[in-house]
Amino acid sequence: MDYNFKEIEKRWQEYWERNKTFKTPDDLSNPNKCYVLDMFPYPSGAGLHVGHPEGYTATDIYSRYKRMKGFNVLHPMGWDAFGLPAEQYAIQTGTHPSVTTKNNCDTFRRQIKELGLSYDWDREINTTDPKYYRWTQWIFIRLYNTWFDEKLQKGRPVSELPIPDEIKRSGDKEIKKYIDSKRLAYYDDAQVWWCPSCRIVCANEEVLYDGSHEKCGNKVEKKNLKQWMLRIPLYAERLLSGFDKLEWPEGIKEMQRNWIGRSTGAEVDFQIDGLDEKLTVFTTRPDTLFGATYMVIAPEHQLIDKITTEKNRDSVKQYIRAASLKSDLDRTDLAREKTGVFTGRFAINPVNNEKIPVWVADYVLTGYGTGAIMAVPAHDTRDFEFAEKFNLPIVCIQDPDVNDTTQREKILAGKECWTEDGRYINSSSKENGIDINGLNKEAGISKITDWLEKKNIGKAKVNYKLRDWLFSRQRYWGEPFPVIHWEDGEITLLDENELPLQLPELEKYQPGESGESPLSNATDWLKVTDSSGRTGRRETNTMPQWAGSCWYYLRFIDPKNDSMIFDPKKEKYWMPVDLYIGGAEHAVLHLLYSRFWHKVLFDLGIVSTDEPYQRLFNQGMILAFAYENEAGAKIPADLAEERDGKYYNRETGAELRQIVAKMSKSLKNVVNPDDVVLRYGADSLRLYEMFMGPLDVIKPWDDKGVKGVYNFLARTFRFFANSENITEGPESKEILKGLNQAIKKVEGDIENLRFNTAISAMMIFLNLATKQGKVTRDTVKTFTKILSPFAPHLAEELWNMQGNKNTIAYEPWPEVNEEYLKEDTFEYPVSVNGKLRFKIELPVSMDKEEIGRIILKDERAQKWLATGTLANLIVVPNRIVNLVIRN
RNA sequence: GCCCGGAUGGUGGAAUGGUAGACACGCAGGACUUAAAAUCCUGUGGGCAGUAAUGCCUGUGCGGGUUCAAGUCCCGCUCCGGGUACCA
Repeated sequence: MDYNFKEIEKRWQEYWERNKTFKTPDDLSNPNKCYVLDMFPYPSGAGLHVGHPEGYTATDIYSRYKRMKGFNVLHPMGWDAFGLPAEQYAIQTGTHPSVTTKNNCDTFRRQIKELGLSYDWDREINTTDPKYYRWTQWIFIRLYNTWFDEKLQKGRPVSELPIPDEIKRSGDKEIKKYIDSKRLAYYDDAQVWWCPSCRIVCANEEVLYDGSHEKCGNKVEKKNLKQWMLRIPLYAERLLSGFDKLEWPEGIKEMQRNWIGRSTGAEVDFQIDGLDEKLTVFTTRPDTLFGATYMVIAPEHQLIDKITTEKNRDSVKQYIRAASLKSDLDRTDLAREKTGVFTGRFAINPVNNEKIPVWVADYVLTGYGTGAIMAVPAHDTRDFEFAEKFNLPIVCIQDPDVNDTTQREKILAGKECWTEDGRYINSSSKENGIDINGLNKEAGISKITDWLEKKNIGKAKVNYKLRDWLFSRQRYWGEPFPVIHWEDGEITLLDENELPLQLPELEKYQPGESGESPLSNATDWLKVTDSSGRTGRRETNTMPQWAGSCWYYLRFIDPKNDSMIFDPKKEKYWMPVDLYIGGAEHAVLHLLYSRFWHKVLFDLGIVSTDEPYQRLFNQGMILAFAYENEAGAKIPADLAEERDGKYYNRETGAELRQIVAKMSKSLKNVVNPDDVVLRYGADSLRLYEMFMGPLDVIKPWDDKGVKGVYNFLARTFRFFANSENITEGPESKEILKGLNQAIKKVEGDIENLRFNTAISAMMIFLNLATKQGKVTRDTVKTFTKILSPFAPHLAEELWNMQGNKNTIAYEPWPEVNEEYLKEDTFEYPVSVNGKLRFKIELPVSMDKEEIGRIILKDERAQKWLATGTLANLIVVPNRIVNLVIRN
């Protein structure tokens, strides 16, 4: 009997669809729930990629396994369908993005269904559906109406925001301004990239390394536009502390921690000489104040005009101009020389009252700290580099902890930079009452910080790299903001019952005249008039693609609810997500943004958990073979041919090197899942993707490998579908042992997401069964059950052939019978000085002394004992024996 | 530069500090076949000796160390991958 996967897979896919086998019951009484989620895809025009089924198969196996374990499983799928490609296609062809999106979703849905993934399709969602984005807009309104109470570390409604008395006295306008300054969502000037030739605003990712636009090659510029921003840094501490309870890979937590970039230090005020102004800096090393020999402010610093003296005005102006033209990449390119100019002004170092020059340089960034630094060239590598270039004084104030005397001399002389620990020197001032000489770094930092606070010229301070999140895009194909800008400058948000604010139909999708979103073309839609005749204009920016994906896991809980974002009872039942699998490319942004929104919703009492994703796992990317020639140039895969294990260029005959690279159109090494399904079937594709290696590592696709798992499935079918191989009567001890070993291994491996070794365990059992020749029907049934999460089509077919009328999907998972796993004897490996020499079979119950006695008597041991004297005898029961022989 | 991973046969990979290379691909030999494909069986890290059974040596990127015992733990490197980048 042949393994006709085409027929089998079609039959069971139709069965599942017809019977709604995987519909999640709204039964909230089962205390065992399991929410298994994939990162939902952006449905691109290219269709599914072999990378998609990797994560989807993993979650599918887990979901199917949990159902068999009696869990109520929520396993949904949807589409993150807003995004640029559909909009660009619309600009080129006039096809509305919703049409393109629908087609792409249809393709993805068909492809996913052909893989036999057990999604509850009744819960399908689409971020571009007004019934969905209505609630995205609803959350935005919540963010706008929330402030962060730093004392309680908690978001609260703005209606509860205490207004300071002096603000109250200044009138309504000031009160409004004050409230706006506290909202989690606010509207303000922000820099964006602008391509003057395309007249379009670009995302960071669209700007190439040389500062040109990837679409047209022209240089992009920075432009200030009014933008919506979200104050995510207020949640930095919560986002950091939330990790404690989460089962996430340490690496991902670490990446997010780095992104948040918490650093502790102090803010210090420097009086500016000759002005009634002070310059505040942030430093992580207040202990090095005595070594601060100059200051640097960023070219965008607010006080720059005031600080710059007449004499230096021209050079400073020129420098600022030059800096503004540089792209971020130019400014942060590591190889670049440091640049800067003197402002002509001095500041007073508060510890020793020395006058130190204030410079402007673009190595100081506006967005971090206060945009100004105190420079300590002797103990900071960047300051050192700058000071050397511009001949600024370098004063060593720390005797370094080094043994190398020549290095120490250099450091003390200010010829080399020292950033590690040491004992302070030159660090006391009688008149200012501060002395840290002789202390180490830790003690120095705390002593100086205390002194600064006492003197009221500084304070301990925590800083974060994490910036406010630029939350608007100048695009058509995104969620419209529920916002109106009135003629008198007031900004109001729509009322919740006015949602959704739908995207208007447009004739053309080109951006507006002044860098505005395409929505500025929607004239009728734009204009609004209120009851008193005041006119206003709708917000023309749209939300970024992150918006829809920030909260989609919540909508899956109650996707069709039209009166609420979701039913709180259902939310309480299903949350948090128990297992979340997706690519590591979302390790930082999506997951951080999503956690931020979730925490706000939690603070407002809308969701019941503080964190959305309890257990996270990142699948490794699937790469493919590619070829390169002697010179290292990449050669398209279709030009390579294999002969005797070597690779040659079909056209030139030159030998090629096989390498592993990302799949790409230009390398012609993209593997299409449809082709694999056609040749080997969905079960083979699923199994191969899981068998390739551990789920979390990067691994290359190898067509030959698919054959291995296909062979396994075909042999499984041929063996178990053949009634001649099925016997009545009691099962053999060997089979029972092998079967129980397989159950145990597969179960443990699924829990730990180690599918490759689970599959290997099933292969071992099949090899055993084949060798034995016959097994009982119960054995077939049990094996079919453990196979079913991995190869569900084949399993349903075999299950049905055993006379079962119902799906195997809800059959209870087999229990391991430890009785069958018990062994009477153990084959001891006996090693001499750590090297295996021979094996001997002994009863498992035998004690150490007896084992030692028997082994020492063995002639094979005697042979080695003759070479020296026995120094030690290690016996680890049921593990190993080691003879230590010295000569 | 900094942070985080990784390196095991021809290939993908397996191995609670305790028999390195499970399982699979590939390859070689054999069976079936007129033949091929498919399928089945056997072998397969490298080396040396032996007709053989077998025995010995060697082997998890490199150099040290801890241990009765190290792919696994510690120290110092090399190379590869990912993240991040003048963050004061």
